Parts: sequence; C-alpha cells; structure tokens
Amino acid sequence: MRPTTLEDVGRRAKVSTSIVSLVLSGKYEGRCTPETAEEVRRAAVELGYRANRLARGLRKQSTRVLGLLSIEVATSPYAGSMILAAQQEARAQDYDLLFVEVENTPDSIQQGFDLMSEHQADGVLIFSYFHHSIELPSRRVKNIVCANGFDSEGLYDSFIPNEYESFMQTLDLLGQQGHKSVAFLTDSSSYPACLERLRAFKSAQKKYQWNESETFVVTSPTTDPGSGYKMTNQLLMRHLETTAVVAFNDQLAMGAYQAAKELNLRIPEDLSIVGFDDLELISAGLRPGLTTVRLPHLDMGKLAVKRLIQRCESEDELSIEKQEILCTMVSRQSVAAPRLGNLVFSSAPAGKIKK
Amino acid sequence: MRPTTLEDVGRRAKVSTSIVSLVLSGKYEGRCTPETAEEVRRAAVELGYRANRLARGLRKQSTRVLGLLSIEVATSPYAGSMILAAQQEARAQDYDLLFVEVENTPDSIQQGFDLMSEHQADGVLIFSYFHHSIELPSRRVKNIVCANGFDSEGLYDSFIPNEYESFMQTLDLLGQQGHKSVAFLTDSSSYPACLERLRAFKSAQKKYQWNESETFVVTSPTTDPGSGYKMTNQLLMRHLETTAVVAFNDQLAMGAYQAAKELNLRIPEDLSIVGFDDLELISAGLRPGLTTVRLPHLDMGKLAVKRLIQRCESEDELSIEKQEILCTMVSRQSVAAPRLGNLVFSSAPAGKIKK
DNA sequence: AAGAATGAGTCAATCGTTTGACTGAATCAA
DNA sequence: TTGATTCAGTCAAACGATTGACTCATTCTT
Repeated sequence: MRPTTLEDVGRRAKVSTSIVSLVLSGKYEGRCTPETAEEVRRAAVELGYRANRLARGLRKQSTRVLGLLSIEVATSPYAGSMILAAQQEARAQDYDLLFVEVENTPDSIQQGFDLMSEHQADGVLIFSYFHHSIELPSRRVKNIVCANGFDSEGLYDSFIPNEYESFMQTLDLLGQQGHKSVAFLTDSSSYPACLERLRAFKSAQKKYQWNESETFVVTSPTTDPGSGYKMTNQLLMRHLETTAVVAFNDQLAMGAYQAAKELNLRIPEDLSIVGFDDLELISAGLRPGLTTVRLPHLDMGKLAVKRLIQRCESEDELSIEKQEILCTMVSRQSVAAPRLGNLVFSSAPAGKIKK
Repeated sequence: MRPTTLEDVGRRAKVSTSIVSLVLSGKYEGRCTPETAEEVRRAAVELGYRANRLARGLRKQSTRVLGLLSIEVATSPYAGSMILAAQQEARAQDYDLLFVEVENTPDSIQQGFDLMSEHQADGVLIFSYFHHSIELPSRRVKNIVCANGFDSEGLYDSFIPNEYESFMQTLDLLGQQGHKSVAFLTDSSSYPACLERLRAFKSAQKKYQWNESETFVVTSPTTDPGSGYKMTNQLLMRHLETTAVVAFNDQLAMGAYQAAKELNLRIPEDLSIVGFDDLELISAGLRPGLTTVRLPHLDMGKLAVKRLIQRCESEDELSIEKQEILCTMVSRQSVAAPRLGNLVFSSAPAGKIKK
C-alpha cells in the first residue's frame, strides 16, 4: 500500500500538486480561493496525507534533521536527561534527531560526521559523557554545537557546566555552617571538572579558614563508592576531627556514607557530607538524603539544540557562543552545623548556624 | 559549498553518473572495465564523495532508517544500554536510528508513527520503560517490533524479560543455601513484572518449604529506597527470625540495607538480601555488593533491531515472534547461608549449603 | 563476408516536493 | 474599446541517485 502523495490529494481535490503543496504549507494567498484551499485540506485529511520528508529535503536542501553525535553518553548514567531535553526541544521546533553513539576518537567521530552528511543533517550536536575537550576531525557539516564538552580548537559553540561556581555553592554552605575541618575526596585526573573543583575547594579553604593541611585532599584514580569508602577511612584515621567531607561526585559520597556508618558517625550530626552530580538513584536513595549539585544536563541539551537551530536558520555568520551554566544545589539532609563539642568550634554567630 | 554529487565524480572520472553509481555500489560487472571502475573510485575518494541518502531513499523507496519510539525510556535510569545496543546493532548493518521520545498515550504514540512515516522509516522500534502492555494506535508503518513491552493486541514481535524464571534464579540461590524465613518486598501494581515475580516467590515458598505467612509478602505502592527501608523495618518488627529479604528491585533492596544496618544486622551473615534490575550505581555501590538479576536490556535492544531489519528485508510475511529472555543473575556478596544459631535451622544437608 | 554476440558505456525515466514562470479569463481604468 | 491588472490556477524544472532500455563498436561464428 503506497503512501499517499501530493498527487493523490490533488486528484481528489481536482487541483494540481502545486496548489496542494502551497495550501498545505500555508502559502496559497493569491494562488487560489479560500474555498479551494478548504477543499484541499479536507482531501488531505481524508486520505491521511503525510509529506515525504525525503522529497522535501531533497528539493529544499534542508531536512530539519539534526545529527546527535553522542560521545559515550548513552553508556553513562547521565544519558537520559540531556538526550531527552535535546529531543524535546528539537521536536518542539519540528526538528528530528538522528542518533549515533560514537567513541571518543577522531576516527569514530569522523565516521559520525560522514554519516550525518549523508543524511543531509542541517546541523550536528556533539554530546559528551563528561566535561572535557574533544578533538574534532575535518568536517563537512557547517553547523556544529557542543554540549557538556568543547572542541579542542574552540571553533564551535559550547554549553558546559560552570564547575567552579557550582561547586562553590556546597562549599559555601559548609563554610556558612561553621565547618573548619573539611576534607575533599577527589579524582586524580586532569579534566576540567577535576581541576576546577579542586580550585574551588582551595579557594574555599582560604575564604573560610579551613585547615589547609594537604592531607585534607584525598585523591584516587577511581571514583566508585568503594574508593570513597577507602578514602574516607584513610582520612578519618588521620583526621578524626573532620566535620565535613566534600566528594567529587555522588559515588564517592556514597562510599563516605558507608565508612561513616561503620565508624558509628551520624550524618549529618557528626559528619556532614556533600556530593556532586545528583544521580538521584544515589542522592535521593541514601539515608539521609545527600546534599549535592545537579549537573545542568537538561539545560545543556536544550540550549545546545536551541542554538543549533538558530544557526541552521540564520542567514549570516553568528559569533561563537561559549556558555558556562551554573548547576543548582539540591539540599537534602546530609549537611548540618558541626557539633559544638567538636575539636574545632564554629566561629560563626549562632544566628548564622541555623538555617 | 555544495556537497559533491555523483555528477561531480562522473565529470572528474569522465564517465556518466550511471557508471559512478554502479561502480560505487559494486554492481558494475559487465558495465565497464576494472580500470574505469578504479578511476571512478579514485575520483570519489579525491572529492570526498558521500551519497545523498535523501535522493537514494526517494529512488529506492527504502531509507535504511529505523524509527525508535521510546516510550518514557530516556527518562529512566535503564535507558542507556537498550538504546545503545539498538544503535550499535543498527549501525553494524548500515541502518540508522531516528529517535523520538513519546508519552505512553495512544495519541502521543500515533504522532510518533506519523513522524516516522514522514521520514519513510523502513521500520519502527517501540521501546518501553518497563515491561508492560502498550496500546498501539492505527499505524501506517508495516514493520514494527517491541522491546521490553508488547502491544496489547499481540500483533507484533516482542522481546521481553522472562520475569518468572529470572527471578527464580535468586530464589533458588536462597533456597539452596537453606533459608526458610524469606520475605518479599514488592510493588502493589499489577504489571507483569510484579505479578510474575510474586508468582515465582510463591512457587519458591512451596518448593523450599518457606514460611508462607502472608506477612512475609510486604507491598507498597512506591518502590524507592525509602519505602524499602520502611517495609524492612515493619517486616523485621514482626518477623525477627527472617534470614533473607528478596526485593522487587534494587532500590527497595537499598532500603533494606539501610534498615538492616540500623538494626545492626550484618549482611549477609545475619540477613541475606537480593535485588532485581542490577542498577549498577546501586548494586555495585552498596557494601557488600548486592546480588541481583540483570535485566536483559542489551539483548532486548539488539534482538529487536535484528528482527526488525530481518522484517524490513524479507520478501514474504514473517510469523510473529514473541521471545522471553532470561535475565542473568549477578552474584555479589549479599547472600550467605543462614546462621545456624537462627530461629529456624536449615534442614538441607550441609553439602547443599555450600556452593 | 554477413549476422550474432559481447563489451563498455550512455540515456532518460523515476521517486515526491517545491516554486518561479507562465496562462487564460475576468475585471478595471481611461 | 483597448490595454493593463488581478485572480486562480497550471507547468515544468529542479533536487541527486538508481536502473532498465538503449547504442555503438569490436570480436566471434560459420
């Protein structure tokens, strides 16, 4: 059963395909009477006409299809919201997403671009699993936008999280509550997320006069809960006076919970813990709920698509937009003021301690 | 900069577009000399020629594009692997995926189908968030395959988890270890997952002579860790003799861990716990690691695509394939034989207890 | 030496839409 | 009355790839 074409509709409404096309796209003024237009529309509905986007794309040299190159995103637990947000924003503007998962190698990415160019995608989104620099190969697509990552040459728009300011939100919270012995569990890599969060921590140490002993920064090459557990044990062995643990991500925080509970430390009364990422499976599931920072996956996905479409539809050259997005702090129950009986007293006035 | 076309390649190789097309698709035998073919291939590479899939699709009436209707999948933590597996299987066979997230309403699904038909997708995959029945509206696509769900009329292929047998794997494990007081924390819905897992539990109760008191089945409308915590508390209040807790999913199991730890019960020495789903963020993150059952998202995604492509390329009518896939048990450290000092002794011979 | 067969290509229709150029009738201005 | 304008449409050429129907020259058969 061949699908209905413009010609079928035209035959039924007794007009040429031209009129049908014009009417259905709303550009028929001066080309036919409103009555004819009505007749055409009726015929189209009766026959269940759906435009063939291949033909349209071929003729108009524009497909309203955006390529989504996902660099190891779909494998990650973060996948959902970014891709979903992109999809919905696209659909809201009558664009569709052609999805390809690629590996983080110039070769694989090149293949992804080739594919998108075969499909005549109007533009390509590059979504990255984690916030880092991506080496883009020579490309044959004009419109490109990156989300949760940026191209190494800085040639394209990018929407990335503002690691420093975002992390500072939870650090400020701890500082304001009067903590003085705060430890940071982190990754030993040199990705922006890592570097920036460390920079924020060091800056908070100064700002709130935290104990700046190097042993308050615990690093590990892996960031699973198991590592978090070990790091926290190791930390508390050395610094039992610790009143707050700041984790690079929620998995490490989860490990910190386990270590704390084994040592019979209550959270948050004896030990405050904060995470990063807001993986709800963890952060909302832990007891007590984990105070953490939600990565702006939704916003990045949405903004990237908005910008890409803008690029696709703009006549003239747009300047390169690099936007850092502030994450939102999600307050649950894992933070409290340090107990007065602790080694280091809070120097903040009582009014400040209570929230 | 207009992309290279067959004509450009033909011009450079000094042959007609026909020969170029024939050569590049490998069907040139009897149409030109191997030397000409080589010349054409060289020209194509030099110009970086990429076929225009719109034109090809229009002409061949086949696009090698599969629509992926994701019914609330992308919002779920399970998203990744199923979509990823589908993408990779498709790509391996030179198919691409057009991704649309839809809501679980006939209207929304209908819109999804309409879209796919506009794009002339060769077939449509329907991926569902959880294992359940989907009402499909009147459709204009011939090839349809469902994964992790099935259409209410049973008209299409479907690949779903075998809930009963899969769940039975962990129940068997507990039975063989000699547990007799086993509780089941579950959802109070009436989806297949729920019904089947309950059926498996009841059957295990008989098979292993577990205490069949109704109070060993604890239900709740929500299945977050918080509920698991409450349910476990409530359970242990009534049945302190419980030696094993079986949870409907990993979130509930996570809650059970929390309750157990608060009561100073050691896992697995005092209480064995098993989950379902294998959400690694939880199951691999808990201490000790959670023994659970991995849903076959990867297989479902892959098999669904395989079958859909088979359908797209088959001349004749294929019969409807309904496949139930066995999940794999993931053994971690949350299960052990009940302690001999417990209220109820294992009646199994010692040889059976040890694995 | 005439006709058939083969080899190496080209031609042109087709897929379904879009859209500028055209047409033929009716109306209007002077 | 005549020429210009408007109205309500139709025509046909793209867009780029595919493929059955051709063509023309050479070689083979008898």
